[in-house]
Amino acid sequence: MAVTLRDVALAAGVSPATASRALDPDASAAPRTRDIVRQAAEDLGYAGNSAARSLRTSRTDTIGLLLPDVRNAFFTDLAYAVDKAAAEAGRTVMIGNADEDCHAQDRYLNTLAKHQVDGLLVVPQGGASVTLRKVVAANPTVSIDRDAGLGVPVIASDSAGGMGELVDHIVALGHRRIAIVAGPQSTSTGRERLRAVAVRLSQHGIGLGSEYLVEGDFQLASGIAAAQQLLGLSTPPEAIIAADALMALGVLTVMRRRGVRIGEDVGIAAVDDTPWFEVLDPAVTVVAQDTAQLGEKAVAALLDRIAGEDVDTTPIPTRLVIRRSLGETAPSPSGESPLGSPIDSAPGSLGESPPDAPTDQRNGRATTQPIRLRNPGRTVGESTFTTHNSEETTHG
Amino acid sequence: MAVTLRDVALAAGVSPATASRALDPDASAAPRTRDIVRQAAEDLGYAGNSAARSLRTSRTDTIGLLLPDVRNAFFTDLAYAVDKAAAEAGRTVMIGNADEDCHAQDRYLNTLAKHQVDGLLVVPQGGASVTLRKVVAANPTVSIDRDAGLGVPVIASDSAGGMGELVDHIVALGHRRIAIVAGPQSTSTGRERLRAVAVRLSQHGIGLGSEYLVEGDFQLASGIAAAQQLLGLSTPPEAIIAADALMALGVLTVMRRRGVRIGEDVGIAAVDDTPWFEVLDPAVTVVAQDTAQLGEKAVAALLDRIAGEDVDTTPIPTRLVIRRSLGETAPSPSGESPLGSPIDSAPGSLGESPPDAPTDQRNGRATTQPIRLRNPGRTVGESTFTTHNSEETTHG
DNA sequence: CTGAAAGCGCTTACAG
DNA sequence: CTGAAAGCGCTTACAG
Repeated sequence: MAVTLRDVALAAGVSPATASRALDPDASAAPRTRDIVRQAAEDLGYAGNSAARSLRTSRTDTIGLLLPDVRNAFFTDLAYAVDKAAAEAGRTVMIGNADEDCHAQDRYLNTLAKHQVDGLLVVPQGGASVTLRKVVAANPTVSIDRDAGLGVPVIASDSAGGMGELVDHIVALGHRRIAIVAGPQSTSTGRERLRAVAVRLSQHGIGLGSEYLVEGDFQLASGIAAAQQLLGLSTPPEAIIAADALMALGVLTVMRRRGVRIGEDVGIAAVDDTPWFEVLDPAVTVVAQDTAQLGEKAVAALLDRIAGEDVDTTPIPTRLVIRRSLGETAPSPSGESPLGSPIDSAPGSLGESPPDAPTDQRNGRATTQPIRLRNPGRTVGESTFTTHNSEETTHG
Repeated sequence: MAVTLRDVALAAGVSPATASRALDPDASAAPRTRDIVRQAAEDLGYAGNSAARSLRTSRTDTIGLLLPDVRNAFFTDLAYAVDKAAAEAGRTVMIGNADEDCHAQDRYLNTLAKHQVDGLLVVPQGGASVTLRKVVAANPTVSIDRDAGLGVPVIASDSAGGMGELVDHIVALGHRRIAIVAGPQSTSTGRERLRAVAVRLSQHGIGLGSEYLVEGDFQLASGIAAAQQLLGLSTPPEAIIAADALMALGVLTVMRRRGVRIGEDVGIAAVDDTPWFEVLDPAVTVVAQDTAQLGEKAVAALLDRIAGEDVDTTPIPTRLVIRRSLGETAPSPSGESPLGSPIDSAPGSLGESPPDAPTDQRNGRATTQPIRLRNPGRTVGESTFTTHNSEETTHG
């Protein structure tokens, strides 16, 4: 059916062994032979058979990426970054969706194992299941975002630092009754973010009452349920921190339906940024994770791991993007952030082109230059990665 | 290294052939033998080697899904649906991201070809490239959403119908100066949606001036550029239709920055729904596609195609979700849609549980019952699939 | 630089 | 019901 190496060899008048070498840039072959074989391969439309190849070499040049929820933009951004970094390293990524379900996770893990991926990138959910442990033991693995106690390197953001900054900011704004819609305590990020908030709060002499702590599951519905609970309290919080964007969306949904004025009646802040947060009125203050760097570092770490080298697991700094959802004062309705200079005048990757730079539409591929952000929010923190929004603008 | 069938056979005291049969539910083996072999496989942690298996059988039980942009929620929802349907059919999905780049698309197509996927699901971009044609010729393929003239079945929404309904609605609202941020005219959806709008407009005796037509590329930046252009016109449009959610987001971003009041100064509507549209104030009126059905049908079609059967390519109805971004009047700020009955009282899948149904958080998996939607917007059209929002709520 | 040969792990007619 | 054998397509020591 499909064209085999044998066919190519026959057409080129050489042995399959020579054809194989001629097609392998790292093998030795006479330049002349190389040309002939390549031509034959081209002519016949030879694609190769990766099953045969990997059966022989026990390598697949494929890495598996196990995600808890493909519909969560944070993971999608991560997948994007991983895919990009992997492609640059000549690896293909197989994305698996656990659908926030341990069963589905195990199922996918098994497929990946069968497929002999060279390595595994996992954002584990729940504890370390038996299947997870088994597969991890058999494959070079790096964990991203979450630490499930697998004994593998973990590439993650410095959640604690980010949450600390956020709490400082909220307290500085004068809020005292602060609630958190936490992530599932079965995840390290869920635990870590909650812990960091509680600790920093107590450093400010503020307690975290049990009625102000609701555990969600990082998905939309749990944010809705949590907001209903918090907003129904006889003394509702002044500010709500949501441990991810989806739960924040749930909270926002309830606020809107109940006519609660965001930033006035109750403030809200979230972990993870999305372009949507900037379009809301008021725009939502967030602790942004650097998904691009997370993805790059994870791939690099896995490659190191496969090569048997040490990996760098320094946490990646987050970035506090201050907008107006916590009642931050603003000089003008459509104006700039009152707290910092607009990005137009900031050093760095933006502000090169005029705000009205048109989109070049040939071939459906935009080559738009970066556009100045009039209301980007102020940035606090060490990192200098571009905002989600400017990134979208730049890469779009 | 890894456990092979041979190891299992040895441990079970049978031949590899028998071991293979014992592990295959469809092969014949003595019940006793079956048990022993299964036990041995279990004990040794036998996973199988899919490379060897597919080399032998020339099947991989894998299907490839080629997406133009993993960061576009529409495609992500589609991927989710495809993955789910494929899993139910015992297939694993390899997701490839073309990153809106024909080069990346070709690269991925080649990997998929090498990996001997059983079939291909593609959302093509640009024209039918040589590589695309080649790979499509060599593999059972079904196109989703877009028709690139590949001569393969296309599973898509009835865009034209949806756009027609939307235009009727906009015109009924009294708008006459109507602009469109169209998708790239290199895609069938881009062309189709534009054409449907123009045609229906002209049926209402309304022309589509060239200054009111901007071509985007389905990505965020092009929506920003388009809005800058449209809003800078001496006579700006009364209503803007964006051909997808990302471009709508771009338009909304510019509106917000310029202080343009949505639905009052200028109305906006989009194709594709996302939970974010409902949280915006005013919530955005959309033509929603049924990604769940799109995914299911596509997988079914591919399976049929692989089996050599005929496939059903009836377009899937879209659904007009009327909210308030076009200046639809509303009786109360947080209230129900004025145009129809609230979903609470509508027949169908919603309204079973009390609005405050709590989230069950054991194991990080929410089991929340559907929550009544107070502001779901009225639904027009034939289809009865659940809204994006209620879906999230239900599945969350 | 090139060819003949072995073998990766599996499945499946072919006998029995 | 079971085993011995062949072979899927490729790569790579081993000779030459």
